[in-house]
Amino acid sequence: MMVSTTGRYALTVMADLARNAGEGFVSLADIAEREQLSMKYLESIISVLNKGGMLESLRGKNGGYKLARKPAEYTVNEILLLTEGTLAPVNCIMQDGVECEKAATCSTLPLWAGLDGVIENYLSNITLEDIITGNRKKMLGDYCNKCETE
Amino acid sequence: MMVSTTGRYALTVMADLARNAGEGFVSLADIAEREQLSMKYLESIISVLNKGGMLESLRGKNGGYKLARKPAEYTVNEILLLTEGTLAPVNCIMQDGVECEKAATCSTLPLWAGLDGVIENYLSNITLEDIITGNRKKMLGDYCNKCETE
DNA sequence: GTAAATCCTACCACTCAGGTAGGAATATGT
DNA sequence: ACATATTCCTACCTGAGTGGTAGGATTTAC
Repeated sequence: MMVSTTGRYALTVMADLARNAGEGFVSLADIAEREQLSMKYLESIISVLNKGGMLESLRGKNGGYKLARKPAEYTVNEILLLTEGTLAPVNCIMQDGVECEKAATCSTLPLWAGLDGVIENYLSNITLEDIITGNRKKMLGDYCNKCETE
Repeated sequence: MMVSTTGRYALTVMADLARNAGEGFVSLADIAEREQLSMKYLESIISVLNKGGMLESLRGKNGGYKLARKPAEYTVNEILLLTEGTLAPVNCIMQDGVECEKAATCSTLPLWAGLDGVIENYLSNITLEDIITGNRKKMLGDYCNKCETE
């Protein structure tokens, strides 16, 4: 599994905040209730999103979180990258400037690099806005059997 | 990480067998030596490939393995699928006909399904032959900065 | 001043990746 | 017949990471 529960929940939280924007701050308790997820666990996830500058937060009564930008200005790629650390499909791809010692002669490396590129390209092209408006054509593309008839 | 060492080594072994085809059976000791990998560990991996019908094997002296088909007739997707079990980027995608209970209302599911489709499409289009001939244009596509000048 | 909320630190059970170890079965060449 | 080279099979082990839980300190609104 390339994207763990952490990344999936992070996206769910961001989508929930996007859907419920414009009404001041949204409490984590409300999000957990709506999405039917453990609030305690979401706490640790939203902390990462907050420290990463994706949210604004307010402590105390009537406090909570809200998006720092408009939904269309968040790509799925950056949200997942922040919470997952990396989205590389294999651990032999160059990270932080360090590459595998066999890189120069490895015949399979171009495959992994190409796969990494395909994934990043897909995730960078989809925004939070696409998620909450249910842009199936953009998300599912050729694999969507409903997109043609709609 | 979506593809573990097992899947990567499996592909490496298949590529090694493809490169050294036509000379009867190739022993695992030779493969491990050439690829600089633990023979004992490769043993468990090649066993899966063999049982999956991808190889022919011969026990005893001068025994070893060879490809059951031509390199161009193996897609990377089927090799990885066999050794990894699944290539789904998240564990909330339908597997074995069972889908997540929130599937009907989940706004992020189309994203994961789309990502899964993009990955499968890429990996199904690349064969073992592409790997051993170093078809960079096919593997790296738009992400290849050398492909244009070559 | 109290209730509601974020923030922070620590802990924990379970699974899986990435191997290692040792030997049994089988085929070849002499 | 026998030694050797090989696949095949079962069992085990260690460390890291996933997916949480627990408890309290701090801050803010009413």
